[in-house]
Amino acid sequence: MKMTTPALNPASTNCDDCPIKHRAVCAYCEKSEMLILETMKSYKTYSAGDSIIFAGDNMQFVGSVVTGVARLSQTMEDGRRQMVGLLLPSDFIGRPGRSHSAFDVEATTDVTLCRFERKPFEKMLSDIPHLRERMLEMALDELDAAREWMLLLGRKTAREKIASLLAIIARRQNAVHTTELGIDVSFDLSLTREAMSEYLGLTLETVSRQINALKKENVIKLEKKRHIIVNDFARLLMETGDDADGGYLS
Amino acid sequence: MKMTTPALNPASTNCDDCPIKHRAVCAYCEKSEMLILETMKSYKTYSAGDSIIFAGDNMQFVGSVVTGVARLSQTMEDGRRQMVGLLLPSDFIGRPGRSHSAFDVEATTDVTLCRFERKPFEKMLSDIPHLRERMLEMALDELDAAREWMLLLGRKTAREKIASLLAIIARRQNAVHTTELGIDVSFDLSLTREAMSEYLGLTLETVSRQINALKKENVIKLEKKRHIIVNDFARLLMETGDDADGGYLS
DNA sequence: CGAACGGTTGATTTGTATCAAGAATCGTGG
DNA sequence: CCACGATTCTTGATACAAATCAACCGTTCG
Repeated sequence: MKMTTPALNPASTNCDDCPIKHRAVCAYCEKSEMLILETMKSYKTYSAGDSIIFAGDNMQFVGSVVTGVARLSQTMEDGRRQMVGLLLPSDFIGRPGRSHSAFDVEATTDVTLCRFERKPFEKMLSDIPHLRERMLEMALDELDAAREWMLLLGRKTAREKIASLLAIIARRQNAVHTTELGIDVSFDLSLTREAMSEYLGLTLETVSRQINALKKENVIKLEKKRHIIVNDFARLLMETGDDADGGYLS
Repeated sequence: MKMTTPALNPASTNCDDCPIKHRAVCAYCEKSEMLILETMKSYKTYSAGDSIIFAGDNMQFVGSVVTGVARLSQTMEDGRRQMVGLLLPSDFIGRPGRSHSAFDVEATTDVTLCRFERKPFEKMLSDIPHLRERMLEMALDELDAAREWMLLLGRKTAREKIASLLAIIARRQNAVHTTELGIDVSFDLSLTREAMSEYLGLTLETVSRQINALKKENVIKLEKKRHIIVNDFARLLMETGDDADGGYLS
């Protein structure tokens, strides 16, 4: 079971063909509403490593991740960094009602955004109930995810943190919750060891050691450092420290 | 500068007199909308230590904290616990659109809630735009707060965590951001050492040691263990590890 | 080719957890 | 009002997981 992120055809700017139309902020919009959004949107791509927004910046736009992976992070004066969100396709960037960003946003892989000017988008948000409805739902989902991450950061061991990260990426990239146990799962880890350490509140050395420990214990295999093959998904879930199956399998 | 949480007069069920009317989920509602909500609400009080909701429970109601302090937390199978939210007056409890709670909610002090049956409330949410608007705003604010907490949990030292908690409670209970430097600030810490440790991702022993270290260094004074007097607020802010003034003073 | 980057591995240090004992405080009932 | 048992808090000794410091390897790319 392997899935690659489909490349966005730059010629196609038709929302009907959009790979994230069922999950993005516009998911509940009707045809007529989509037509309005369609006139306002514009695509922009960023190369891996590019900064999309700096903390404190004035934010002129908001938008959705269409393809690629971005990250939301926070930096302390002395350089300590904590990633506070991993932005995958359909995730929303920017905060309506606020002109400056509280966080840095960077492209982890090449990223394509579907962008809207912030002011007009805020107007749409009050004009189109379906948009606000989906926006609220997404915000509440992200809040739940952030709170789960707080448990990870505050209470889990390094081993549990790594296993949790791998399980979450596997799930989000592969829709693992629909697969049976025993099927082998593989995915591209689009994060460097350093990026993982920033997400997990660890050092990159600890990340490296734990990943190699999981490899030695035959829970996972590595291919070219960034591609993970999970030999034993049930075991990986055990290693997360979450109860039983973490709710993903049942 | 000292402030006590005003006690809710149980006889007063009039929204006009509500101490949280300017910040709660109903804050943007007009008179006519308030009248509808008024017919649906009911107050309920919980004693300190009571459980308000268990994780996994079916949630029949949602509501706002009117007085007191509650906490939102998550527990692992082996008993490790992480608080993921501190609920102060005006904060919202429950998630519209979801029937079961992902977290435990407990009363830390005596708590009064203004409750609504979940189903009718969800109907109101779609009927009253002002309600949905405020709800979205509150969710986004909480998301920002959760992400700041992730930085604390993932990257801050024990000392910085304690200083950050004290600064945040001082700010939320006393509106410290409007006071001048040098004025002494005092407040009741409505959390036990154990509750603090659950919030900060530490053990209670470490919390105790750090608080007493701050006392020995004359940053704070203690009165009866739970009442904090801040001798040097600027110093406390320095100890949080946040840049300069954390944006609270300027 | 050599520099830059990402990753691994080892030796050592250190901050916090853990284990343990006792002191202070609170609540309750006699 | 005092005595008690139960919490809550403090303090000390020790253990340990992860950070830090350091060296080195493999790729990639100009």
